[in-house]
This record gives sequence, structure tokens and C-alpha cells, in this order.
Amino acid sequence: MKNPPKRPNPIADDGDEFRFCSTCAFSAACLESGYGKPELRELHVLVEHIGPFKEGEHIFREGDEFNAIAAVRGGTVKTYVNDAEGREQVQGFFLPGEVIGLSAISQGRYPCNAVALDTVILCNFSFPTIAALAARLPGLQAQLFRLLSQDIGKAALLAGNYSADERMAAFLISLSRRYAARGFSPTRFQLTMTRTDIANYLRLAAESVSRVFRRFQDDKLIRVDRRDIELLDVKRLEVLARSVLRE
Amino acid sequence: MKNPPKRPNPIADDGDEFRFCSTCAFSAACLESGYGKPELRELHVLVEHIGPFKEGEHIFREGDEFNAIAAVRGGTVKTYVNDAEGREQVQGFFLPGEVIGLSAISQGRYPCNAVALDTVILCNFSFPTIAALAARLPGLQAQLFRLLSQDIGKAALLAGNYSADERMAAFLISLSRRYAARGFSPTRFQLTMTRTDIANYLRLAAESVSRVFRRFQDDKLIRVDRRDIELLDVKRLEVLARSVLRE
DNA sequence: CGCCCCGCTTGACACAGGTCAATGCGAGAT
DNA sequence: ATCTCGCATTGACCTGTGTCAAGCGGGGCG
Repeated sequence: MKNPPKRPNPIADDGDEFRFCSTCAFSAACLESGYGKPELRELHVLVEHIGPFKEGEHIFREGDEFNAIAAVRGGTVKTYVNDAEGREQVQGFFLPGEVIGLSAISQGRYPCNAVALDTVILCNFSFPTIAALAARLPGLQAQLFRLLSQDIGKAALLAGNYSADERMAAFLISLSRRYAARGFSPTRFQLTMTRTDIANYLRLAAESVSRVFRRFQDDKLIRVDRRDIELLDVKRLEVLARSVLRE
Repeated sequence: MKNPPKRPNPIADDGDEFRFCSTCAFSAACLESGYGKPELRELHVLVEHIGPFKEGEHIFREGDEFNAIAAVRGGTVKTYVNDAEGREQVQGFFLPGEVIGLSAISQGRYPCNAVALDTVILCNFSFPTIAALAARLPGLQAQLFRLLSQDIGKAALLAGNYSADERMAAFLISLSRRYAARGFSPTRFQLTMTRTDIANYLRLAAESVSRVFRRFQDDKLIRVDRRDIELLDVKRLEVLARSVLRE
């Protein structure tokens, strides 16, 4: 089984003036409230590309001071906390175009750790300035509310007491759709996280993740080899994921 | 076992001018950003007391148009959705002083149902006007962000794969603290929800809720008779809840 | 007053998934 | 090439909790 060809990120787009990163979800807000308006130039010059972070390198840690929202430009970020027994609870995986650090808005400090799963590049937006700007741009304020709300919705994926199969199917369908939204293949991609990461995210044992993968493969739902995965029967996966994704 | 004496809500405070409801969490924001400023009068006149809703009466339903944030002034509200199999998934219980409907901010429609568990009175805040006002009052905007963020945190309680005991302990400690914050006894209160409601919230079977109550009572952690509950050993309950509440 | 219904409790049993242990295997280091 | 380490797989077993079924009791209504 060969890896799918690596393709350049079709949305990220570096060299344009103002160092404006069109990957970022915020760009949508900017465009909505009128791309090109003079005020928006202020936002553009705030954008700062940081990284690359190497695999395993931390982007921020729990308790760090929060001063910027970041959009993932390339790579995958995992956020997690350690519970009282020291076990890692993965809160989410963030693909290119997705925004991390929103949940820190209220406290002023990050409530979780963020670590790079591969080579990661970010766009940073200074938060104080964004907040001030949001006061003047209703579209941006609405977009901030929307992003925060989405975070709440995502947490619900983990809330229900679903079976291992349902959780895994929902996880795969979610990845598929998010990759598709960024122009990648929705049926074949690399899992950038370990089995243990997936297990910690889905609240399963790593062994269970392995077993579900095997069962799904025996049932011709997927084909998986190490980190390379292909969704063979998206329809049936969606049926399995239906109750988790609430459709 | 007698019911604890009913005391008047020590925070709710009706008859003052502008129909301003000091129970509401928003009042905190108003006060922060300067109670008495001329702009705030606009907020005050927006407040509308609605209800009472009778036990079992719906406040809003999934898909209803969202136009107002509501703070609970009296009674308890349960929010829930029905999953693909038609089972009720309780998302939260809202006590006096807490805010419902925030998660609807982004979509313009409520993503869940809200029902009164006893006699409920609400304070309504027209959302469009609040949002417009938030643009001018940084304190209010920050408070909105804060409340939204809190919602994310609360969802995390349900996320981890905790044991029935841990979930129940965390639930009781949470209720205790929230009642305490509003001036009620933290060790003795009425459960306004059924065992089934608790089960649907904690993602357990109703029978398990019953069994955990019994075990906790045998261990002298609580004393419970129908809806009347007394926390006998808060310390040990907190130890049990520790990993869930992440302290 | 007595009926019924619904919420609650209790017991017996089954099974999904966790835990423990052993092994496989690929990638990077030497 | 070989060693080694960490991730992954597989099997055997066990336990927590769901499910099913039966029974209890209080409150509302006729």
C-alpha cells in the first residue's frame, strides 16, 4: 500500500502582501464584513506566521498566558489535559484552517496543552487587538461567537455514551469532511495521530481502537495500514456515526 | 425527613426601576463596565420577565428561532436533545442566576429543547440589541465571551469516561457549589429533576443512579429520601469528584 | 376511599470494553 | 546489518454498567 501523493495545501497562500493568510477562518469573517475596507488592513498587519514547530513540540501549555488566537496553517495540533490520575485526555485535533486557543478567551490563560503532531505552522492573531477590532466590525464579532459556539458543539461529540464503533465512525467521518472542506481527498488521508492519541480522544483503550480498526477492515468499511487510511464505504460509516453526529 | 425550609431567593430582587433583574449574570457585566452609565439604561429596559412556566412546560424547542438570551430567575430548567434512537440526552440543568440559550448564538436557532422542571421565571434579553450594545461596551462583550467559554467547560464534565461514582459525586458537588453561590445551603437541597433526568445527564441508566445513591448512603456520604438530599461528607465527595472536576 | 400510574428500587444476568500480558514490526541510531 | 525503542496488534480474562424483569409506594383522580 503506497502513501497517497503529497499535495501542496491548496488553500494556504503565503506570499501576498500584509502577510495575510487566507487559510485562517478569520479571513472569512473579514471577507464577510467587507474585504478591502480600510479597517481590515489593521487585521492583516496583525497576522504573524509562527513556526515551524517540530513533531512533539509544544505550542502552549496549560496555564500559559493567553494573548493570541492561532489558526493552523499546516500540520496537525493536538490539545489535551492531564486528569487527576495523570492520564492524558485529548480534547481535539486541529487540521489546517482550524482555530486553536478559543477556549482561553475568558480566563486569560490556556486551559489545556497544545502539541504539534507533525510539522506545524500557525497564523497568530493578537487577541486584544482582535477584540478591539471586533467591537467595530459586527461581522468579526459574529464570527468569533460562531467559532466559540462550534467549540461547544464539538465537545458534544464526546458527551454521549456511544459504542466504540459509533465513536470511531464519527471520528473518521469528521476527519473526512474536514479534509474535504480544505480540498483534500475525503476518502484517503494520513492519520497524523497515534492509536493512543485516538483512544485518548474517543475515551477508549488503545487496544479497543486497534480492534475496531480491524473489525471495520474485515467488514470492508475501511482499509488501514499504519497511518494510511482509506474509507471504502462512507455511506455505512455515516450510518454508524449518525447518532453521534446528530443528523 | 422534613424538607428544608423554603427561603426566598436572596438574590432575585424584583421591584426596582427599569425592571432590572439583579439575578441575571449579565448584571455582573453591567456593573463591571460601570453601573449607572447612561448606555446601560438601554440594557435595563430590554429586560423582560417572562413566565411563570409550569412544570413540564417547554420554554423553547429545538429549531425555534433564537432572539433572546434568558437568565433563570426562579426554578430549574433542563435542556436536552433527542438522539437518533429517540433517547433523551440531557445537556444541562440551569439553576437560578444561570443563563440559557447561549449556544444558539451562532446559528440563530436553538440547538436543543428547554423545559421547566418546576415553576420557572426567566429574564429575557433581546439578543440583537445585546449584541449591538456589546460592540460599545467592552465589559459586556467580555462577559458574553466568558459565559460562552463556561459552557464549553461544562460540556467537559460529560466528556471523560468516568465511573458512575465519579460522575455522581461531581454532579452533587456541582449542584452544591452552585446553590451555595446563590446563597442556598450547600449541603441540603431538593433535587428538582427525576432519577431518569439525572441518568440521562450523566449518561448512566436510571437503575445505576439508584444504585449509586444507595451505595453513597450506605457509605455515609449522603442521605437521600426521594427528592430531598443532604451531603453528609462533602470532603470525600470532592475527592471522588476530583478527577472529573479537574482540580 | 381505593384505584392506577409513574417514579423509584432491587435483583439476576449479559456483554462491551478495560486490563494485563505477550508478540510483532518499522524506523532510526550505532 | 543489527540493535533498540516505541507503537501497534492480538488473545485471555475480568469488571462495571446496561438490560430485563419484578415489585414497591406515593400522589392524583375518579
